[in-house]
Amino acid sequence: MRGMTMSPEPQAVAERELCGLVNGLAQQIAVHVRERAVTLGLTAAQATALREMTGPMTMRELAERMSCEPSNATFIVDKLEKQGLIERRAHPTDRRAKQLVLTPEGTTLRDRLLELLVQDSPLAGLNAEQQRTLQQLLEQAIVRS
Amino acid sequence: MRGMTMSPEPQAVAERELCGLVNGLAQQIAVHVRERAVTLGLTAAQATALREMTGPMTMRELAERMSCEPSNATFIVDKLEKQGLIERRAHPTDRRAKQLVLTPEGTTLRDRLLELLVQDSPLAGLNAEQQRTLQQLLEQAIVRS
DNA sequence: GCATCAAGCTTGAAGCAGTCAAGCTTGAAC
DNA sequence: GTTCAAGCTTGACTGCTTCAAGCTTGATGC
Repeated sequence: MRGMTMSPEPQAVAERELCGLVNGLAQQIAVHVRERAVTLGLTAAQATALREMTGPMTMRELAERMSCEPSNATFIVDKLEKQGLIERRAHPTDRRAKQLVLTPEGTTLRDRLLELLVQDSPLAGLNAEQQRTLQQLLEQAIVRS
Repeated sequence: MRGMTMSPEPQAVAERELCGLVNGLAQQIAVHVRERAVTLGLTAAQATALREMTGPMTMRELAERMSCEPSNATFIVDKLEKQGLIERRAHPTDRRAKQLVLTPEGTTLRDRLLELLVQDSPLAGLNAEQQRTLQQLLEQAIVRS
């Protein structure tokens, strides 16, 4: 089909472009996150950690949510703890584990962060229905692998 | 409108989740790129640079394509040059600028890299039509900002 | 022509992110 | 109770990234 073309497979090219787009959007989001984080005195990684702190959890749990090594989580949480945003408590049932809890300041800052992240989001160019479509596609792509 | 709900605005929540999905997919792509790059003796950043080298260009141009500082591009290109994959030539018309050119080895490696990147892509879970839809949505989102 | 300013690139210093191996404490299993 | 695994931390190390400073060269204005 399509005759003797010497160009690379069109489907492969399309997929590569698509990867580029996903990366581009992800980068925009990353920049967006970093800019907002900086206004709160946070780095991007710290903001991510804060965002994932939906409630008390262990170091391991946080590391998994951030998809990084536990040692890396230690590094990030150290910073947050020094800023008085998070606290390492004894785990109620497992004395090996730490239970991470946001301080009142941490909770306040997290709320402000979440607010900021929504403002001028790179996804604001899509209407609600488009966002839903995008969500479905992304979920399908992610589930597979 | 919408009555006195005390939960955060549902639209904001949806957008946040969507951001998370985009990030998730981007992370998967990043892992994918890194794994493939390593098999060729490259780091992820080096692979990105190689991928963006669609033809001769200046340092500044490459930096923009990689959306990083020129000094960072210098750092990456140094590595690629040491591996004999890229060459800094005198720019034909501007003696301040360098013209980056892939060596034959660099061209070969770039081709292999692009091949590898397509194999088992995280986007393989979507069919052609879904990929096209996704592309359109991403383009719209990116153009805006 | 000459002075001034901007553009392109590089350098060095610094910080953050991330991984890995090693070690400690504690829980679980046999 | 011994052994092994889980949870976390530490230290060493690498790579990425940014910033300020500096150099060369092009462009602009006088």
